[in-house]
Amino acid sequence: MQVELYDTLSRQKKPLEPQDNTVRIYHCGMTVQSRPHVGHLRGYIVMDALRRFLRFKGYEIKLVQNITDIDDKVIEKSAAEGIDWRMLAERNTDELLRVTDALNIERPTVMPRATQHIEEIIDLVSKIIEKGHAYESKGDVYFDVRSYSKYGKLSGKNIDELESGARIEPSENKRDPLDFALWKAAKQGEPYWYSPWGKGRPGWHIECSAMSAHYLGSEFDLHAGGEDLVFPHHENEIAQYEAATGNGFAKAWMHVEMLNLRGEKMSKSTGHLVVASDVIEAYDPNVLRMFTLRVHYRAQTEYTIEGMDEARSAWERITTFLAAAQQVLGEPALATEYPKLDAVLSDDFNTPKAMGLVFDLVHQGNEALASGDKDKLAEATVKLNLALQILGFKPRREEGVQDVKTLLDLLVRFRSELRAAKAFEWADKLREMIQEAGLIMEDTKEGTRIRFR
RNA sequence: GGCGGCAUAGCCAAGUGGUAAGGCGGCGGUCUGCAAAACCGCUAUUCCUCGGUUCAAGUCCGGGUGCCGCCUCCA
Repeated sequence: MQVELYDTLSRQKKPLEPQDNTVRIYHCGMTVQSRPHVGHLRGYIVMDALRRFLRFKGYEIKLVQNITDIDDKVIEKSAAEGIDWRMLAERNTDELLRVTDALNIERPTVMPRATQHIEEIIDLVSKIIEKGHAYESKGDVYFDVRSYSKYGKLSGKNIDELESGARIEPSENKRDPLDFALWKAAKQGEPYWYSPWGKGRPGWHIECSAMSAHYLGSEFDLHAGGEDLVFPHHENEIAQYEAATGNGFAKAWMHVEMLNLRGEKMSKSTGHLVVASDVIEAYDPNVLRMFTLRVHYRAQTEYTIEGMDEARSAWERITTFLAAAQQVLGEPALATEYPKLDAVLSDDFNTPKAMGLVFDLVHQGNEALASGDKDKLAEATVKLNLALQILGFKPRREEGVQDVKTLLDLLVRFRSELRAAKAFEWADKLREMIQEAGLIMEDTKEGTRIRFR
């Protein structure tokens, strides 16, 4: 099945057609001015699942995800804290990696930092100036928006309408208020790099054009990021790269919609957000993945405790089944194909439909379990395992529970004997105590079993 | 003001013009010493509203109403 994704630029679904077997993807990462929040995580989880799916489809994936470790806010916030800007950037980068690792999100193939690509950035800025699409002004360099006729093609904006929007940052250095900085002169005490225009630092959008070009070349397959980046960030990336080289930039654009909080978008500047670290402390990593993938990536959705609790219940339905199936079938096996899943994910990565299939399998498996049909059980289980793997779920059984298994078996035997002796009071007492430790004991026809919550 | 998106059960959420997936929750039943899990049944004659196209509309078109995003740093 041919994979198609909705492309923001052409405003339609577009087949993914890499030139060779490698899919080249640039995913806009964080500006590490502050701690990662759950809104960031939505995009990372979607990309992680997409990447696993494409790998399942037989592609190699080269995923470049930047860390923008220098910008105005990084400087401001580190100054406010009285620490070196590098320390702030590294601290937030570390936290991001800690959180994404915990969420079973694979690290990108390359995770380039803006400050490690100053040379490429300067080259690109120089080229834009040479082509007449940028100008220097008192140590700053600005992109000349009016010189580039295709400006606005991604976001569908019109320069003159933007102009009348009135909320544009004025600057005496700019020729036109819409022009944006490619390079910013360093003020006293600010970090700087040497450039043909004096001491300074890159503007916000240029690092992504430079790094994507450096690692992926022109016309790479997919450029992804949050919906809020469409304008101006991605619009500017296109303008910079295409104005400098005359080559096409990304072939397709994928934008993940916002995760809102109380009806509004999460935002670093207003503090209207939920910190990522808090969420992974409170919930199993699979729960956030469930919460994320049950909604299509192009639909806005709301972060709520109720939603997370609901996702937890849903996830428990899966793990409960897996534990029961394992008791009958032994160690889990994987199907090699699952055409229905392939079809729904190939159609603009419809993960909510995929979750529907997952729960259908759980239901079929439970039916088989109830009727004692071992073949049917195995069929559902192997497909389910494949689906979970493709979507990036990681049931806990893979985490070395083996070490305590003997001990658990002992407890199960103990309860069985108490029940056989009709010492129900003690049997229940044991179950309660076990539950306090976060484990659930259940009596079934096949005997008592124990599972993690 | 300009551009874009969305309105589907108590809640979350899919839905290619052909007769409303799935999850959570709730109710009834089966099983059980009790519980949990699971299974069986029920839980939207209808998809914000008004009009239109069509043999047929949640799906297409137009007018309302409401909500969200972007136009400023943002995933």
